Amino acid sequence: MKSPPPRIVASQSPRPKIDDVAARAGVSIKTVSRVLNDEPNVRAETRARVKEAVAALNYQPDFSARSLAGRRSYMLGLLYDTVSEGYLNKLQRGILETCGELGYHLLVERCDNEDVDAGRRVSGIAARTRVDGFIVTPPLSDNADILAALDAARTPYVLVEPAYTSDATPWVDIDGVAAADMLTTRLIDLGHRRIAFIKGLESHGAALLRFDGFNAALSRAGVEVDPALVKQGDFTFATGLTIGRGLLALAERPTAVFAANDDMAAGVIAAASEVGLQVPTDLSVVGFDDSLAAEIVTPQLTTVRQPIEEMGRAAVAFLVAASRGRLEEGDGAGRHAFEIVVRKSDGPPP
Amino acid sequence: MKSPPPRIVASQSPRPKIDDVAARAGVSIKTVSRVLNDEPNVRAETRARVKEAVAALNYQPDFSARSLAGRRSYMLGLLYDTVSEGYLNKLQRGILETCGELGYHLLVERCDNEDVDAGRRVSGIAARTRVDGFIVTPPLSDNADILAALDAARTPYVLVEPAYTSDATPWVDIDGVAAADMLTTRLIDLGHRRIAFIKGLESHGAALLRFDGFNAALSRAGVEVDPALVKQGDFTFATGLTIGRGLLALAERPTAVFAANDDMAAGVIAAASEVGLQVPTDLSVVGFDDSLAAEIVTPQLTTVRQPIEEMGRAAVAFLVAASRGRLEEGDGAGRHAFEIVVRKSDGPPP
DNA sequence: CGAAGAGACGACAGCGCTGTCAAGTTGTCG
DNA sequence: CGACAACTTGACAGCGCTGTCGTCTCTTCG
Repeated sequence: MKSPPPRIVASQSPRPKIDDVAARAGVSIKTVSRVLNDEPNVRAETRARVKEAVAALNYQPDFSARSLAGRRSYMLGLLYDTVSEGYLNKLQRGILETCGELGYHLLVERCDNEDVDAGRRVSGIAARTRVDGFIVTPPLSDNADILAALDAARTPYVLVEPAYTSDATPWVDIDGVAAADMLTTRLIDLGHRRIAFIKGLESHGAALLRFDGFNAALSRAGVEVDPALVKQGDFTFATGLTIGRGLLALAERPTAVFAANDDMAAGVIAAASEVGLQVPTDLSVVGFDDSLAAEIVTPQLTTVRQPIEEMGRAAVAFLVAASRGRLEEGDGAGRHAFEIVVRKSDGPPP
Repeated sequence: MKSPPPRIVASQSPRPKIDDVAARAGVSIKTVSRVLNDEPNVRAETRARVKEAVAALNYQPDFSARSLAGRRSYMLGLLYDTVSEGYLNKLQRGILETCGELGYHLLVERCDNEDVDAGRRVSGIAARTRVDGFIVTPPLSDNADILAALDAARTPYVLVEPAYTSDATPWVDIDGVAAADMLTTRLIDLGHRRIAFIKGLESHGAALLRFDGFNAALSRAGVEVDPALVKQGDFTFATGLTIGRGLLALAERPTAVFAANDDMAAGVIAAASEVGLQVPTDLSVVGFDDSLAAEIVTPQLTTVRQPIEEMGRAAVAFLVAASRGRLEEGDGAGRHAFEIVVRKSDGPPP
């Protein structure tokens, strides 16, 4: 064991406050406040002097004082359920990046979608915490209790991939129906007719949309859906595996499987490998999300990529704009482009 | 497309403040404050009356006011680098769970370990934000600048898996050296002699410890390490794949590969499958972390499981105890038990 | 050149809590 | 039963900012 590197502890000078800056710049604290908040009506020369003082003292405004006195807390809340943890890394990364650029901080809160108290929890957080806005991920973005709590608290929020969008509610998403439709159509074009679908959680609206797209593509192509090939999963690798085994044990098994997310698709691939079926020669498998699992699995998964990071950034941009008075038309929230990522897990039916 | 479910918006009554509670309970606001903070010297009967009023009004203390006036903010900070995102989900889950139980909130902040300004960023966060403590994940937990900033800010913190531990600094970890040693020994016992090691990032102290354990086991067994079999990775699937290809193209290729984390191990498995080698028949592969990748990959990975969630909980418990005056001996922080998870990716050499 | 309007800036009052300290109340013990 | 200690409680002053509003200095234009 080596010894730890030396660590220098700077001697602590008391944290400067706005008064110190004001004194040094020879102005009132209110003027300092104006400069800090980019308010108008400060002479350029004065502004420069204040900025110099801020820099010299390395002054950092106190968030608690700010949010107590003012309306804004410079803090955003992220609400998520364990189910969307696959999402979480990317989304959080995007959010944090933009937060950093804009001087915001992120409060992360996990909510259980099944919890009857979820609404109350959220209103508690909103009330105590004074965040400037919430970013709500699926399936919470479809949870009526939570949305009601948010409305009641009059805190702005952005929904990530809600099942239903309306002009009244800002959101970010992709066209999940179109994406699933497109991927299904690809399978059909490859020649598949017996295509299974593994659904995500019922409560997860975005996953429902994927199923809608799947059905739309099939019916347009005049292919009938065999109910025996539609299964209910819960987004985990484990259910993908279990359901995959079931599907492959069928007398008339599917030639392709569309799973509502990549983890379940990976489970299907594992199931195939258990019974010695080759993917994609004997069975095509596609997923949704382009998560880490899609890359790691052998063969790599054909899937739908959502620009999750970008969506996170957009959500933050929107919320920040909203909290800074008026936002421009179409600023931030809205629909993003998806992409079908073709890899090695699908091909023509055997 | 279906129509959205109806949403009820409760009419908004102004948020109750401590004065309202005081008035209803017929006491001073200070007494309410005492009850809220579980301070002593309040008659049981008075306490009950206050609690009744709090419940009746659904009063929630304001965090900003609290942290401005008092010493505690009831907020913890989580510092992480993108590298540790594999970790992040589990750790964050554990942290959030305990935070919830204790009435704390979590501020998440991403730091780039390579950023020369990381120290300044952290002191900025500490200064502005008044968090009660920080949880620092690798590799930031080995970053001298950040630790210095934390010390200077006099904010308590807990390091997750630091390379060097000292009594002066609270930490949570597992015995990474012992874990790697044990897993390596398993490989040796299976009969392997040519064992490759894929290192993690240099800056990642915990990964260094894993390499130490690897070397310890080999030298104890009298097996010499072939330098050609030690490679530098960066924790990603991609490097695992690349390095795996290189290793397998060697004239005298290894019979086993130990990767410093699961993602890289998954890459090696993918490389093996490319050249038609069977794992574990032709090649054994083991990883570290028991991440999602370990389960998803075929064959499933033999790896080391860290109780990440539990470590997160312990970190929070420690920080909260620390901020509530004195903590008991050995409260929270410390060393946790690891576990070797034997799955299907290793076996005797060919 | 004077009146009106706009731009710059400061004084001051809180935001909603907690810490301090002093006052009032009850209990204890010789 | 009185003196003193221990427990309860409240008044009040901030914590470090921002919002409001008033004052004063420039412009601008008839």
